[in-house]
Amino acid sequence: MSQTAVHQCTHAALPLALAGVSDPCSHCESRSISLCSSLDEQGLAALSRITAAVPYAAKTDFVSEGEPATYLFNVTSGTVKLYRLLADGRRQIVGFLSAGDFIGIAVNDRYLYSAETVTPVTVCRFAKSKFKTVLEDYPALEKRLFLMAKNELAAAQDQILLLGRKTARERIASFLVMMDKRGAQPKGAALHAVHLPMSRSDIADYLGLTIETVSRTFTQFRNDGLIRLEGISGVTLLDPDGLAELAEGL
Amino acid sequence: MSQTAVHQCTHAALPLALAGVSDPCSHCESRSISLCSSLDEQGLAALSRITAAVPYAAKTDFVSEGEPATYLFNVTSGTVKLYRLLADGRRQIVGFLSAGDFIGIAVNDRYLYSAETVTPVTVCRFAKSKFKTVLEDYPALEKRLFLMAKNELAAAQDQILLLGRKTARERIASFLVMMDKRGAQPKGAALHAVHLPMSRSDIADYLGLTIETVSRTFTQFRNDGLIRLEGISGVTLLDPDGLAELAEGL
DNA sequence: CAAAGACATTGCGCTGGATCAATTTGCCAC
DNA sequence: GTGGCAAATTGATCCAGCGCAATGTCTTTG
Repeated sequence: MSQTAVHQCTHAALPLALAGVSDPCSHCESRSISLCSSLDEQGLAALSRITAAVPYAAKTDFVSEGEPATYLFNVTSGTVKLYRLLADGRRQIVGFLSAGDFIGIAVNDRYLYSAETVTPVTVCRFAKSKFKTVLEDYPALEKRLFLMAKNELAAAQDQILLLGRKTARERIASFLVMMDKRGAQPKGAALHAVHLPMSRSDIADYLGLTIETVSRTFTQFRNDGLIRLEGISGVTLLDPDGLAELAEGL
Repeated sequence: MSQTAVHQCTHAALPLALAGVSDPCSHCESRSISLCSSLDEQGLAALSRITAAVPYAAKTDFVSEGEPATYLFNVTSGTVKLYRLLADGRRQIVGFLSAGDFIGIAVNDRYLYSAETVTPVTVCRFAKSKFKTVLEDYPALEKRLFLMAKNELAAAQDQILLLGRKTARERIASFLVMMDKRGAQPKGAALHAVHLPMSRSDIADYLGLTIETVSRTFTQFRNDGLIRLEGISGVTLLDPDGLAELAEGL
């Protein structure tokens, strides 16, 4: 199953790889926010040489929990969800990734989670074996990976607090505030229009709730004047501060 | 408040520091399982020079979430709990630590969580500023820290799955299996006697449940013949495999 | 060894969120 | 447009785990 996924990657990669783009990295839009920001021109070129830019369609599984971590990925556009499953199919989404985020922190050389695209996505893919040789020459890269792992750990602990001790309202409020920060408008632009690329089911599986509770809580927030729902994937936070307080349990 | 805690550390450290133990590290019992295992004799000596072995009584708070991370700690004996609080006092324990575990992975140089001893504990304490200089000379140390962060991340994601999607029975089963593995007898010794140094309240706050549900589930497991309760902090797993299956949702 | 306090267990009623079941809405393909 | 499907919303009921209160057990201390 995951083999299939890997094969898909390979095929999908060919068109771009053969297109002969000499150095896709140097004009990469997510360069400044990804792990590449820790590299100088020379390092970037080294990484560029082992990189394949791969596009995936929406809803494509491309990493499977427990499989050998042969590839590492850097998301350059789109949204990805990471999830783990219980034997009977219960699903827990452990994170949503977007441009600049990294996939591939492994234990015992095996992926910790499965990954599936939410929207169409492009990733930079490295073979782990080759990546390791680049790592040796550029210790700043490893420092950067460590930093990313620490941030991921901090996010995981926020999530643990949320799942262990917050109510449904507090969870949804936390989620909206998080998504708002993520897509942050430059300054404190008073317009908190948030885009939610993922389905209600994904939100539910991320927050440890059911689809119905997510939906009901959204309408509750709407009736409370906290948000405005714009179509299916748009939300405007009418009272960001109130939501932030709710999120902290105040 | 946390300042007080830091001051307590300092005072508590004095007796040992002044005792003139020349090199406590070389005969340290947790040396082989802690981050020290990544150091040679010379590195160990360097670390030893900046180390203070500090004993804490049970129920001592010694790290506070959000405070500047001035010290790093290495647990050498006893059990520590790490936790985060919500504004109204709701508490979520994010992990239990024992000998060999490390405290101090920080983001923006601030602790991610508070730490309190469960039992009497001894830690090795380093000033972060000094630790950094040792880190520069011994890159293996940083690799080891990275490895520990990755393991912590894997544990955090197990916890996320547990809190988001497991029932009370499954959570308690997971907890018992985890504690059994942790205090693992050498071989597959059929005697699964597990010691639980923490209170029911700590277990509840770790598993996202209430004290009552923890207690009720223990008695349920006893009635189901899955465990035997020996006093207040002893449990024998009568059916470790059955519990492991329950933990996975089978 | 008795008294007191802290912690654990048990009983019982309640409720937040789950579950089951219709609608309703939005999105394409034609 | 319109027919058809997937996703979201809404309604009605249920129940796992919570909250409170009473009781029981262990530990500490004088």
